[in-house]
Amino acid sequence: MSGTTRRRPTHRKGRATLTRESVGEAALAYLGEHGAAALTMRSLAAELGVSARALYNYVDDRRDLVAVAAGIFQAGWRPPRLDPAPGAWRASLGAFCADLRAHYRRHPGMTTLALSENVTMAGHPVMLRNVDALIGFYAAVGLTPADAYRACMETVRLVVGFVEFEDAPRDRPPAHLDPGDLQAHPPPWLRTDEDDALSHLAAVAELAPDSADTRFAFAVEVFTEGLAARRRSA
Amino acid sequence: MSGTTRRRPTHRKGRATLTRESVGEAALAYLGEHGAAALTMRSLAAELGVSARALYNYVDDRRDLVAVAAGIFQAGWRPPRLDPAPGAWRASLGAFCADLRAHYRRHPGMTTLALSENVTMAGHPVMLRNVDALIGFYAAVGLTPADAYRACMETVRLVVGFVEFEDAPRDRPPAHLDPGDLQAHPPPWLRTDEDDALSHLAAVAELAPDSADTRFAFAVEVFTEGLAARRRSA
DNA sequence: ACCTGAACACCGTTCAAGT
DNA sequence: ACCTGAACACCGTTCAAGT
Repeated sequence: MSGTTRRRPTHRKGRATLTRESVGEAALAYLGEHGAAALTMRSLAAELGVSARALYNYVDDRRDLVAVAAGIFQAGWRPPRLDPAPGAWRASLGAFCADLRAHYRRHPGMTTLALSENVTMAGHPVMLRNVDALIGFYAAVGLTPADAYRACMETVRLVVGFVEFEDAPRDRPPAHLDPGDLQAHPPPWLRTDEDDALSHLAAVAELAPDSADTRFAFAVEVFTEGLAARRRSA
Repeated sequence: MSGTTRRRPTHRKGRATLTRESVGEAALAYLGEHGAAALTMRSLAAELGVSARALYNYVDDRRDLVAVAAGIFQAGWRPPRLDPAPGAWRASLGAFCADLRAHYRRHPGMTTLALSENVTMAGHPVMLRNVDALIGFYAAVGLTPADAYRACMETVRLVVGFVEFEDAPRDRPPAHLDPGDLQAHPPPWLRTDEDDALSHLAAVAELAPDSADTRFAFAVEVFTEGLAARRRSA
């Protein structure tokens, strides 16, 4: 036996040795590059220059692979600082939400994949720190501890839901959809010819179209003002 | 040729003849019974006593099948009446959201399936009427037309997002998760031992646990008050 | 017109065998 | 310890042939 600790080899057959983390990182990168549907055990193995069976030495199954990728995804977010001062907290919260939205948009399909594979999108220590900071922010703003926790969960849900339902279809347009329809306002599935029966809908069609950013800002502002009202009435 | 119009046969080989609608209804029922993962072309065909190939005479592909099922799902909702009167609109909106939530919970996995298959969850005439009524409600409450439209979209997103992220995992617990963890508060992935560093999170753990209904009510109330504030400031 | 059964090109996962 | 290649039981989808 040598006196020095035996080091795991960092390379094998001219290829970097795999680890649970490196496999997860590769999955996350592959996801961002080729989309969720293209991420299979076989395709990822091929990308890594290895047989599909080899991946099972590092992850339990496909679900576990997605879970590892989701953890790495979350750890990659550094949130902007939150300022609970009376004149600053609204703008601060808005910037926080916008930044979180941008992070999720960088990896379209990550959330859908996690949902369909029943992976809970959380658990990384870095994310715990972010959640803790957000709860603290809400408490400092004037919410009760219980409401601060609820507001924290609702914040994440608002942002993730918006990305999932609004941004994802536009950022990675499905092949079967006319790209023009995605920009249309109102969306094509809301168009109708029975103007008499659906008068409000017809009126909306006359308005100048909203951008996704405008709709996101609306959602965040309404949420923010709702919290402000809740704080006053407490 | 007979003088009477030829009627399509309603049965074939002792089995009801298939139609695009009946196949979609069967898919929706199968989804509610066995979950989204179990719904395959082959399993649905077997349920209908037919070969997998036969389904392709009525739907283009799996995506189309999900789209038909989604349409039938939406058509099956009769929303409660909305009352925009000053003293009634908040409670009215709350009941509307609670009813919509209950409808989505009746078919867990429908939304996730639609998302992963890139199916836009809308388009049925009945749903158009509901959307129109909701926009009219918000306009009557005092929102501008543009805001009424945004609020309508945000309402649906709030409810569907809540069902997707909160209710679905509990209503159809994934096999790999400890059922007890789903009731836990805070959720297991938020638990930590580094109490010193994550003080706010630790404080939350001391609180009485929230029910999903409580969290949903919080989300709807915050949204409602946010809209009320937006109306006043307009 | 509508069906069946076989087939194709894929999956995730496992087994037996290599080094 | 970690890999490969073949195999198994599935998918969605299509083809050729039946009635």
